[in-house]
Amino acid sequence: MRIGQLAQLVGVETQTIRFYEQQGLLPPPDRQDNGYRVYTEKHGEGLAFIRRCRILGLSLAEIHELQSYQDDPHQPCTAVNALLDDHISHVRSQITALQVLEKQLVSLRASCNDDREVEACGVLAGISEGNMHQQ
Amino acid sequence: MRIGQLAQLVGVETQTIRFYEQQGLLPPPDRQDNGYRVYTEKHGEGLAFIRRCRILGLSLAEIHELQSYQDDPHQPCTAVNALLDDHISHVRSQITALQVLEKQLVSLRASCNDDREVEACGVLAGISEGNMHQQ
DNA sequence: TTAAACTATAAAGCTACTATAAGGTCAATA
DNA sequence: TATTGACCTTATAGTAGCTTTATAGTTTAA
Repeated sequence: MRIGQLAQLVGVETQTIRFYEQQGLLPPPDRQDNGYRVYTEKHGEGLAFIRRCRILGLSLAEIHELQSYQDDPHQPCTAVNALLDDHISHVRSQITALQVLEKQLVSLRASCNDDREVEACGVLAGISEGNMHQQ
Repeated sequence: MRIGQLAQLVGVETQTIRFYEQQGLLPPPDRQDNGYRVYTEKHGEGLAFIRRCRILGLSLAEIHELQSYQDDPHQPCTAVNALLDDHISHVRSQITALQVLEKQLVSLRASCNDDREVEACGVLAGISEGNMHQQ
């Protein structure tokens, strides 16, 4: 299978595949005489794994770490679980931060309506004066 | 006031101040004979405004937009409010996406415990097989 | 006087791609 | 046969918002 077919199969762009190869996340495939990359089903699985990890919000470094565990299948999987736990708490703290932020933004927005001039805008005044309900 | 004092006052790094100047968010200050930047209180207010916007999650482009409104104080502030409304809905959709993600991650995590080998790890199996509870 | 602390510019690094440029290869068509 | 279009190659730059590094000049305190 050539790069375009693999890309279509997994739903990524061809450059993304080359990028993953360059980053060491996908093993370099064999080449045809003309230099074209030739992929196997294994590559397809590897690429799909990477994409699912990305959808879960894992960084390329974390994916690399997971791959290193896969290469040594008889160690205990505590590290895998720990990585996921860390990621979950990271996601949770992001959610919390965004919820705080949303409240600040909504209260800032409530301090103005559309019938004013910029000079008297409650939103701009709120930002300028730092009325941002810290924490 | 020199750049280091301004930086300490507002709580940013000196490079960040130079960066904002370069990006057109802070007006270029006067220079001493030796080339050192000299800042006024106005610069301090401008920088604080930028930082508060950044804390609210606004992009530099959005900040630039807000500044352009400030330069024309007698137009109606509908555009300011609209910018904030857009930002609020952006934040809300981020929250929703992260909440969906959190559920996926938690259910993935529940499919394993620490007493397995990598080979049998429920987390890795879940990612590899794509059991990711779409949507 | 010398060293620490400050300032300056320019350029590279970070993440995870995406886009662009310039070119080689291949199959089908006129 | 010539050429068009779709595909492939590499290399490089751009995105956001800084941070880091390199290199060098200036000021200040000991």
